[in-house]
Amino acid sequence: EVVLIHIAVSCRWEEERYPEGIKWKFLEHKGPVFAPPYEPLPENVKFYYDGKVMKLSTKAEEVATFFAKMLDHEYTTKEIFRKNFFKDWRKEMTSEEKSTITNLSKCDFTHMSQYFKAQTEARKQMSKEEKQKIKEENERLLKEYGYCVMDNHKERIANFKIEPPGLFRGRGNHPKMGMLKRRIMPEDIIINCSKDSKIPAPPPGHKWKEVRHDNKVTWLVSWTENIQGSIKYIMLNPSSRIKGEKDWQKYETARRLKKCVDKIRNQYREDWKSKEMKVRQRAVALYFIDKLALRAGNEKEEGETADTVGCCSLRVEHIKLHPELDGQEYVVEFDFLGKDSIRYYNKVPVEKRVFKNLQLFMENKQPEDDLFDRLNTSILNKHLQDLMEGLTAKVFRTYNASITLQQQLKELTNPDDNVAAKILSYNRANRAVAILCNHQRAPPKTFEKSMMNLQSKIDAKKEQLADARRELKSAKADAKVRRDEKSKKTVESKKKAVQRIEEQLMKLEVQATDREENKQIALSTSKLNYLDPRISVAWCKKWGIPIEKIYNKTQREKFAWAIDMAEEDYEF
DNA sequence: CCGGCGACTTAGCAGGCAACTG
DNA sequence: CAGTTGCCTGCTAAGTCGCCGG
Repeated sequence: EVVLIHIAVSCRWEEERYPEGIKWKFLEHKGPVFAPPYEPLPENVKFYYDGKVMKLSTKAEEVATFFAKMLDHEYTTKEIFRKNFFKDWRKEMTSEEKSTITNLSKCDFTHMSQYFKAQTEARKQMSKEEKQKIKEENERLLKEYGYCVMDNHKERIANFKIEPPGLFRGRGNHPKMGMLKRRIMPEDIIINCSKDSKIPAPPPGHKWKEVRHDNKVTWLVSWTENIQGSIKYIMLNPSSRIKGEKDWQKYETARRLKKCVDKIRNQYREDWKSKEMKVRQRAVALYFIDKLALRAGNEKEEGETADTVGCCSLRVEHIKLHPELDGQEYVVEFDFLGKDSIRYYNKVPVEKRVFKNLQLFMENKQPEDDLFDRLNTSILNKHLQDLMEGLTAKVFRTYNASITLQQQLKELTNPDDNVAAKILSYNRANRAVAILCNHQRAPPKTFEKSMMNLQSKIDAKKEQLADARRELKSAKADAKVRRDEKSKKTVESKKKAVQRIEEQLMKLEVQATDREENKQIALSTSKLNYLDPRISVAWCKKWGIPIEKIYNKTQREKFAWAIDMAEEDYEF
């Protein structure tokens, strides 16, 4: 693999190289912070069953409070949520409770719910001093547990707090919503650190499940979660060397794809004609992944997760073929739920050969059948590996996102614009990528209102501008008559006032446009995960835009490597 | 080739908090 | 200086992909 070596001196991103697979030589940390223990409700907070007060055992009460805290949420009304919750709740009950509490609808959590609302309210009303005290306690925790030493560096840990118990929600229509996410104990925890480090001590009276010294992985702590049975990890912050290097590598792989993408495109176009159905399916799927930035689409276990798909797992029911639509030929209409149950809806004109292939793949199939029945992500990725070392399906998303940003920035940046307008151009370029990657968000709850506020500000500013212009005009007239220094000065200051207001108005209008266009688009995901930060750094340098306008503090920390490296002439 | 597991990246959302405004 | 707003951070779910054993 070709690694570009940056010339600057002692840059930490390329300090040391490790032998294949070795991630560190020394690792020391303090272990995780556990969720605070359950505090039983005060005596006066009651739970009612079938209209009668009932005192719950501590364990049953704790789980009941999880439900009570969610009472205002729509999902406590969902059948699956209620069913799963009730089943798991009953497991925590004493046999006596179990025989009494047989119907969730007869459970009255409203008093408990009110109590928690009052608590939240009280927390808001806390004095400055009390709030300060909590803040200091959090800082102390961060200082003690939030950092580790990996090789020669003190590094920030991403998530050093263990997830507290609660009710699982999941995204979209998740079959396990409402299940009890159990409390994680030290006995569930595997500690990973180096042999010669100070090994973290478990809480008094407890033991770790295991302490291991595996320097082929990057995690510090792991445990198995009880909803899906998957492993959760405590790992380092994105600002760390280990994450930064990996991130850099990712973009370097995408840049290698840039060099051979034309060849790959020609190849899959050829493959559309293959006599082997598997090859044709692979080629059409790759075309979608490349053109539409779809995810690979691994198979999922039915009934274990929400029904979502990616490219390889698309079903016949997810696309519609239109030989002609709105004056365009060979249009494919996509409608499916992707990652996080975010809807992907798109009407795309495709090449005739793709269209004909799709018709072929759909022949004699039911709506719920796989579109690409001869294909999966493993087959696809093996093929991609043959085309380029390190190439997988997701690299196309990175590549297309980054190249789109670079192109869009070139196209949209107007050298004569002021900083605010240039930033609007940047956001528009970023937005083009977010749309490509289908990064959506729920419109902010206060969107309409805040838009109206902004509009009235703009209107007010316009009037102010008109006034200022009138004043300037009369000052000018005045100066013509008087011809003295004082009135000349007045004209100058009025001119400046007009200019200032014009700028303010322009800024507001830019802001309004930006916000409107951003209503349902999330920019941060692409910014954080798909856009080679060196493109943005170079753009800032080229146009004299302060990097703070593009990246906030966290983002600057994550992309420190790029801010270090990239010059204004950087090309992705 | 298949299924399951492990490690890691990518994802949207809620709530808190700092900055702005009136 | 209080109230509001909008951004940021933390949280944790949900993907991708490689590997292993059968």
